[in-house]
Amino acid sequence: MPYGSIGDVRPVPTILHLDMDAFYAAAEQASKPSLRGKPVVVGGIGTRGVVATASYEARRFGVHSAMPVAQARRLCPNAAYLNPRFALYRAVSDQVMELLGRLSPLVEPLSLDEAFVDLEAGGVADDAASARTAGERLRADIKAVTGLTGSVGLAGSKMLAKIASEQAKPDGLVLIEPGTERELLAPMPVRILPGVGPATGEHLRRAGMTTVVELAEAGEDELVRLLGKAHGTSLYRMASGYDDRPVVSERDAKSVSVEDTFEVDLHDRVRIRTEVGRLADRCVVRLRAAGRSGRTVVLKVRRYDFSTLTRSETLRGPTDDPAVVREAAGRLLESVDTTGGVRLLGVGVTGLADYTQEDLFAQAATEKAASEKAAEGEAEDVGAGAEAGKAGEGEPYGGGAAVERAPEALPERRWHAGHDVRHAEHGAGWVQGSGLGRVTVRFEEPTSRPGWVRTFKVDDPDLEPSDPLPLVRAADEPAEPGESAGRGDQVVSSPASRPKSRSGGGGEISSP
DNA sequence: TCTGGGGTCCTAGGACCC
DNA sequence: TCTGGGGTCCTAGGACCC
Repeated sequence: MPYGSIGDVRPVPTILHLDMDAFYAAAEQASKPSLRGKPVVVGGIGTRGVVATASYEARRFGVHSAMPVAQARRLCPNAAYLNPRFALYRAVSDQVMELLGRLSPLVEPLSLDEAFVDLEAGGVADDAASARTAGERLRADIKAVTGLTGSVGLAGSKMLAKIASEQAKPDGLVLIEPGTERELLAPMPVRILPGVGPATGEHLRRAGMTTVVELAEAGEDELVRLLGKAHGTSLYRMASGYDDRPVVSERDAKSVSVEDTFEVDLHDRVRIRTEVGRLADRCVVRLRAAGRSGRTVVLKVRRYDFSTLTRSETLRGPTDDPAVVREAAGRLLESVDTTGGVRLLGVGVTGLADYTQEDLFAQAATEKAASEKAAEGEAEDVGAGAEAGKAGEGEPYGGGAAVERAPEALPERRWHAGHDVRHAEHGAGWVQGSGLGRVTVRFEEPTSRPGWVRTFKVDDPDLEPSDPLPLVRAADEPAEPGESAGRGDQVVSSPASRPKSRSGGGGEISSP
């Protein structure tokens, strides 16, 4: 430990926590000019979806993360509801992480939009003033490179840096001077401490503790008695302002899993079996992509009443063979009662080992089989199956190698709300909605003015899906004439000129 | 209101071994 | 034969986080 005894926090606020503001929703607003300044909700759009991120405009209506989308729609019917586009978020995240990497070799990503950075290890800060300077410059760089805002917390420990960034939101920076942390924490609700969720919060409330200072005063023994050894000791330390967890840059994944919630509960045992097989294949594709193999196969089943159970089986040795994982998952399914219906199925692999190369030919063969299976699965989903396909986005975005689909397996094209498209005549746009054989497209792009909407037949040959465009104009690209100031200002005015109206082809203009 | 998907860590009991 | 203790692995479930 670099400083004194265990339990000390660093005497200088050189641990930085970055949290991007309403990340997915902000990325969508940057990508779609007509949505800037308006409520945007990103999440599963199916009937069983939940909110991943709500823009600040939507939060004013009471919409928040993890809320069922159905409820969000009641609270904020006029918001734009979009499926997540992880390829876009990952691209932006990579840009942000690259900026963090310039500050220090010690960067610990927590998710696409959040990370800790040890500024001291990077040699860019050794006191409060230099840390603040580095934090402000980082925020400016993120804004310049991605067009998005992030909030920064600076403190002598991870916990406090994270609390600081929360207080800084949105678009701010908060630095907690070492020495002031206990005083700062004392009146805060217990829920701000990492590891205190709904259950622990309720547990503590029943024991008469609602603020951090009450936890510290209760003492370690009491908390251990209430919450168990690990949880109790860690909570006591956190509540007392002691947190010496280091920033760690690389951690190996310990498990890989995939799961699907179905729009409609599954009853048919054969169908359930088929889905488990598909999930096993998808899980193995991910496992192999990570260059790992695993020894324990886990089946997860959520029943109609939301009761959830897992069954696991440990193999004699690690595997990345789809047939082996499929069979193990199938065996595990035999021990599960599914009468009444199944709302979710999942397959995972734990006990990961580094991938061991066996027989190159066997590997190539099983890999091919797996991706063919995946392709079949995808094609079937697209069809208007009676049981309905996946909830939400389900399938991975462009990121992974798009599975080649046989031409004859190509049914009606499916247009995902919020996804980018290109039209031969009208250029770049995004799908605003589709249904009844029609698809509605708004023609605008990140660096344009808000655009207008047209509706096409879903099989219009001039329309094709496209990859997300960069959110920020490259430095050498000229600004669009007449465009005011930088990005970031929220353009709400109507465009000065409409695109030429095209008669025929169903290009009808409608209002936003 | 009706609850996603991807993870991590912890607990606890039973098996099994020494 | 009537009682042990510890360590590790496996399984299931639960809390929590983003």
